[in-house]
Amino acid sequence: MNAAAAPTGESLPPRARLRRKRDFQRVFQGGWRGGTRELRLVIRPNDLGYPRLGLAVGRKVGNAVVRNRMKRRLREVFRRERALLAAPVDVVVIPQPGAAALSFEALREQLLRGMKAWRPRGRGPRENEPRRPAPQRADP
RNA sequence: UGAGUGGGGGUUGCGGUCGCGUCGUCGCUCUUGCGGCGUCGAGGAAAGUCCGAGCUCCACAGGACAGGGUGGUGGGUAACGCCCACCGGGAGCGAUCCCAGGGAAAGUGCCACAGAAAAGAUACCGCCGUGGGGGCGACCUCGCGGUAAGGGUGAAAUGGUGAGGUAAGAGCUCACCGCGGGGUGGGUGACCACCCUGGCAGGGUAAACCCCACCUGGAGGAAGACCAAACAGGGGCGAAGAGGUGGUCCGCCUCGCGAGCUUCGGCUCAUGCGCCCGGGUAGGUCGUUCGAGGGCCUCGGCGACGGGGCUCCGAGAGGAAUGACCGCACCGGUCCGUUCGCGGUCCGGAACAGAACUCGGCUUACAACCCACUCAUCGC
Repeated sequence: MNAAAAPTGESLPPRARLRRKRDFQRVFQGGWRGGTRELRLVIRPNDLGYPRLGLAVGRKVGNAVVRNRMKRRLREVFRRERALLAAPVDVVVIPQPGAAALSFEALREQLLRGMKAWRPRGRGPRENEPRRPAPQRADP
């Protein structure tokens, strides 16, 4: 597995996203479930060396415009805060019907809270947490 | 000022930080990719998926029927169930709006409630004539006949109004209107105007069946075309050899040359190897964005639209790119102060809604603001 592809800084979510059905199924099978009332999370460690984000926004959240905005905002939060939660996990975010009313700040707060809640639980990702893939491309 | 109709409009402008996608280009890697710079990056409905086309695959001798669709006329268009103009009918003081607007003298069905009767008028009340009975009488009552003028019911009652006529009535007769037939003139046509003629046929309903005229293969972009790993498996052929070393040949080294039967000619079975053929899956490429395209000018046309010229390239994603934040203007609102000029504070910049092959329409949804016309009221 080429950990060399680990994204750095605040850039490129494209590869840091779950896109295929297989990936989603892998997370849903045996993933840790948690989150808040508006944002349900399913988390499962991966062996890529960097975290990935998956979005599952159902029709009950709102119409297409609302769903698109939800996905964009969640991606934005994930992109900005990835440095803080650099543990190599796949996380699927499932907004609930009430989530459309949340502001960007509220979304950010809830997503971070939900992901922090995962760590204390065993499965021992804690020890390799500080490794944070040394940015090979440290800006000159 | 208020109301109505129609149309325009579509999350303000400039700048910055981080981030995403397309295309171009340069550099690194030189295979996916990474980085720099530049460029472009949601809508008028992108929506509903209701019509019409392009395009793709499938089917297809010809004809007829069934099924489906359309329904005043003439134009426009690639085409349409769309658009324009006109005709006819209806609503309104008006601007203007509405019409599924062929056929009910081809047949069938249906017409609730009310009503005597909802379609072969079998007359409920009434009216008129006449016969019988009762009563002094006014009149009452029973029967026969005439009568669609009147009452009442209904969305609708067997043409309307008036006059003559009659026992009472009736297109029974007459005038006008309506209707049917014929003619003349105008119009490409729907149709219109006028004249002659017939006493007059006949309820409504065809988004009920139906009849008539015209149109009409099916499925769709997940259509469809191509490339194709690993793995499993199919068919065919081949030789006893295959691999390594090596520039090549020789040489050398390693592995293999199976099992059963046998009349020693071979036959059968199995495994492995090499080559070839064809099919499938993951995945990928194309389809996929330059088109019946947009803008401006000009000519023809009442108009829809068409001809000509110049000019522009304006999204191409793939669980699906437009986001987050900041500053300054501007606009709206709240509160505070005010020397009524304004200053400050906080909040907001919105409705409906997100391209998914592409066009032409229709329908539905929609905030602020703007324009045109009309009506009502008040003022001049």
